[in-house]
Amino acid sequence: MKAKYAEKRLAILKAAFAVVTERGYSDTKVDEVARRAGVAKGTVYLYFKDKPAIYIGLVDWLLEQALATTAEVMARPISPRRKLEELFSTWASGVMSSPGVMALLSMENVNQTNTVMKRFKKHVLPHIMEMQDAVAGIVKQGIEQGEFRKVEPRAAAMMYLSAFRAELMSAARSPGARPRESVKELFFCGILAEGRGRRANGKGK
Amino acid sequence: MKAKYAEKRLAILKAAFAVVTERGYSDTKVDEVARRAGVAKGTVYLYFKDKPAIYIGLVDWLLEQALATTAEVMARPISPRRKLEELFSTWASGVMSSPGVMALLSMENVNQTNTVMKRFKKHVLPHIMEMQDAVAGIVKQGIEQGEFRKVEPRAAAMMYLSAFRAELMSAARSPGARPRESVKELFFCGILAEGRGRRANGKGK
Amino acid sequence: MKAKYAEKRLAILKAAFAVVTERGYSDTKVDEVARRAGVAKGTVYLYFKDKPAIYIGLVDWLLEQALATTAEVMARPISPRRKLEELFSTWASGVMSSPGVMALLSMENVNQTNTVMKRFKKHVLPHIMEMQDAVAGIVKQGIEQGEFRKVEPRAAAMMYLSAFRAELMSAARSPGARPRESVKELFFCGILAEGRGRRANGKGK
Amino acid sequence: MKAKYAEKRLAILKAAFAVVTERGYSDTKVDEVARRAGVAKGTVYLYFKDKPAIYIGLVDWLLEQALATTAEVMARPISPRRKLEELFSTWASGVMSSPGVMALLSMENVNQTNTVMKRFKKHVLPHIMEMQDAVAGIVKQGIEQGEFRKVEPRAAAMMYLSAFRAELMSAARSPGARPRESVKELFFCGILAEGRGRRANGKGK
DNA sequence: TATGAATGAGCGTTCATTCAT
DNA sequence: AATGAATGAACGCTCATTCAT
Repeated sequence: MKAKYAEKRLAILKAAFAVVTERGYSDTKVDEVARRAGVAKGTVYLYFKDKPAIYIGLVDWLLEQALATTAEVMARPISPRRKLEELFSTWASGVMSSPGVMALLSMENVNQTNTVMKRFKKHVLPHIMEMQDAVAGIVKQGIEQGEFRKVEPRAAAMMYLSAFRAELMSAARSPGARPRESVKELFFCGILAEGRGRRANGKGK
Repeated sequence: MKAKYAEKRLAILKAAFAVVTERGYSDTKVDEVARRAGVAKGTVYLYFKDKPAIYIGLVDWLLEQALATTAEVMARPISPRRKLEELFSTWASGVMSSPGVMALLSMENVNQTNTVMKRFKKHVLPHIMEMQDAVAGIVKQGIEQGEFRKVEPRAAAMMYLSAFRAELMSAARSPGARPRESVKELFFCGILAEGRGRRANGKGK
Repeated sequence: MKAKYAEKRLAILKAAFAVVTERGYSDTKVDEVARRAGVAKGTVYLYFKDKPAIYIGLVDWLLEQALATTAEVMARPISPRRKLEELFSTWASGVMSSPGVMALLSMENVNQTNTVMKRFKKHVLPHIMEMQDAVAGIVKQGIEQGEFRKVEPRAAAMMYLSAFRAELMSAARSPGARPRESVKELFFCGILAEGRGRRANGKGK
Repeated sequence: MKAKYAEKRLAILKAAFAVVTERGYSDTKVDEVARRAGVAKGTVYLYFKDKPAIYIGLVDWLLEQALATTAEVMARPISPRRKLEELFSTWASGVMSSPGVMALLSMENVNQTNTVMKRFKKHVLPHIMEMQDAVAGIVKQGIEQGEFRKVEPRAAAMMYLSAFRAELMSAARSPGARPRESVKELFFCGILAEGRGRRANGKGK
């Protein structure tokens, strides 16, 4: 049955997730992934053609989940702002919150000009873009509805993602601390005091 | 002459910088660093005790420059906001702008539970914190002077650094594009439209 | 089959034996051991965790054989003197006779303060002591039975081992010569002429 | 002045002696020898063409001293037996008693078929032979004078050297213990009890 | 399909030796 | 003569990948 295949593949992916977030990509040994997945080393190669393929599979899997979450939140009948807020907390409480996931999703976790890297870029970047597009879509919606200022949606999306990242990192730094709202709030309101030159950059009307 | 030592060390550091930003830490071969620095492999080990030491030396060097820049900007007789703006563009036009520097400074570039990682953490994190502190200091100043809202300085600093990072990454994505102001502006003003719930999170008065 | 494991391990051990007796420990390259054993370099590391472990395995193996021989001879219903004689010739015709074995068993073959050396000492010395104890046991028996003088058993054992060593070395020096009995005989009778001060050192009655 | 040359050469030799007996030949770094001798690394190469040459020089130096001692003792107007006894204790109280010297003089300390080893053999063996010859000479004298039995002088010499070696090793094993006479005595008298088959091997008349 | 023993290219590091000063 | 910075060949060990079972 096909289900068996998907099941074992998932087991390997989960094991890989654990090891990669613990040790980072290059310190991850296929050996250990296999052991933790409860399969033999050779078996891993029946499901993934090589080590980079495991990484790509991992990122795909993670982004799939994140995108599903995103789609679900986007469909809710709430204001764009609430959507972004929901997204933020949903992500933060899901898989994405494991220490090391952000690193995993950062292109920087792996190498750069490498031949291997090219494959990463080809597979992963489009997915990252998809997420950015989703967020940008919400922003655009917010602008149209007058809830947001007329900002560049893609830049705002990137800022949003970065803010999320910053949040996670600070959480990782001081574990146990309850999720602070301040970062999210900063994203919405900026740091300038009322009347103190908002619009000053000439971007606003 | 003693200058000779520092000179050669710098040459190695520069070579290492090039290779690491190109390929990432683990794909950096000491061999190649040596070749690019125009010295023999063994020579590298006269200046750095091992490979991690090269990386640490690299980060130290980079952060030293960034901190120097920061100190210089902080001393200028301009408003906190202008300081942050200046910092943003000064960094962006300096060493920090090489594609890969942010990655290099990200803890994620290297591994995690590793013994080696411990050394990284011990040497690099304090320096990162120093930069964050510097930014947080400016934010605090801005708050005291009434230019900024009463936000948590450290969170704002992290947000600022993340915004910078986002900016660089988007710049890396679409090279050639002139530095966009949008991200910076978003940092200052947030995305909410006037009167639309700024303070909504209850953080404000 | 489990036998396969032991078989291959033995093949590596035999190859290591050949190389180490030929070149000495530090000039033994794991590469060459592997080649001679007919396996790949990496395979050696499946059977021995590192190079010192190969050496220790080698000594263990050799001493095991020697101790087995010793036990067998000790069990024979012959006089202590005959036991020592038998031991001498049995060893001399067995594995122990390869040029270089004595060297291999000499602590001196390897280094001294080294961390590695500590492992050697921990593993090998006890075994050497075991052999010395076995010989000392025979000597004690001989003393009790009145066949030997009242000498210190451990000193005699050390002397015996040294004599054996001397024999092997002289044999190595002039290969092809049939085993000379003279060294063995010297061990039993000493060099003093009859009546010429045997006991003179005051040790005898 | 030429004296300066010999002086510095000696300093290097002494440093080498210390390091080699401490760490063994292969763990001896030319660097450390130079440092301990108080000269620069390059200087060592002005006095010795390469590392093996240092070792050979070391052995030459040591054997020279031992041979001088030997000659001196041989010239004394005492019985052959006394000569051997004196030699034993003179050596034991001189340079030869450093832990590790015996190892140093053992061919086994270094490698075997190696090209380097050939040089060792060529230089050192003759010297070892010289010492053996000296001892054999004393033995022969003893036989002629009726003090010793009619044994093979070279075999006896080898036995003598081995006994000395055994003594030193046991001394090294249990440091602090006063030199035991037992080994020496065993050499002279053997272990057989009176009337119990001395001559039994048919070597005697 | 699954296994895990075997492989061997590849890398970090050491250290004897050289040579410009 | 003396120095010590520079060299680079050499080696121990790792680990992604393969393949006979």
